[in-house]
Amino acid sequence: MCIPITLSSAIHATDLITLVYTKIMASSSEMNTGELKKGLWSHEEDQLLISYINRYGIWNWSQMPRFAGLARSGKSCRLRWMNYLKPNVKKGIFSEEEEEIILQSHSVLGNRWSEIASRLPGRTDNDVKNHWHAHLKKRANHQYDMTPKTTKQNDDSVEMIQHPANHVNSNFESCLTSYDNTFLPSSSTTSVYQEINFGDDYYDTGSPGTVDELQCFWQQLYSENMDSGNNVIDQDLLNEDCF
DNA sequence: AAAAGAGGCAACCGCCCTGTA
DNA sequence: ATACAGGGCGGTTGCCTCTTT
Repeated sequence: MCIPITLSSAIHATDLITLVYTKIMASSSEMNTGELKKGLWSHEEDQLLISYINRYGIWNWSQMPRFAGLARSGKSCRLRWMNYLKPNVKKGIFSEEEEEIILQSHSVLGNRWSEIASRLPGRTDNDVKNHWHAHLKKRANHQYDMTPKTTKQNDDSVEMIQHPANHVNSNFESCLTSYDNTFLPSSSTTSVYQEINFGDDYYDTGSPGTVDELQCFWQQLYSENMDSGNNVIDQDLLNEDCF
């Protein structure tokens, strides 16, 4: 979302909040006309989404972007959150054990990536899918029968591959305490994580139903950034005439 | 040093499923 | 029973980076 804002050198915080809020609300009509941004997410967009979910939780993906000041589709926000921004999303190199789980699971489940990913703590279906196409597909040709079992398997056959997976999962769990810090996203969003204390529950904590609540959201977001010395709101966001 | 090709990854698209009115 | 909206999933695309020539 690009919202032209002209800054004077002596703008007050309260004026800035009001200005940002006004711009956001004014831009909502633009969002409603379908002019949604696509492509890579900026640091600012990430921060807006994280801050909003941290405050209000996930209540409605299709409505959230408008309240959060994002010119993105709900699906885009959901994808970004699920695959990248959500805490405990594991980035980095796949271990041998993880690759083994993927290979074994795929030999039974086929391309059911979400099901395969559920056996790998912290990994997303998108990650698993990408890793499969990039690294494991060729290996699987040699190692396993490549006839995909795309239809639903009976519980017994699924259970057979759950044993090795669960065994490895238990090993993962023993490492999770350090994993939380070790596998933070490698991009610029890492700093955002370090600044925000997420609660255990991100869901259904309520929507900002009133203008006052939404104004409060922006005010607190502004305050957090100023307190942490981030200054994202008044510099990165507002400079270059782009919010 | 520059161009071309390959690989990896983030994100979009469209379909499907589920819940609700 | 039906229509609709929201969310989930898998396939695919396109961009960026790295490697090779």
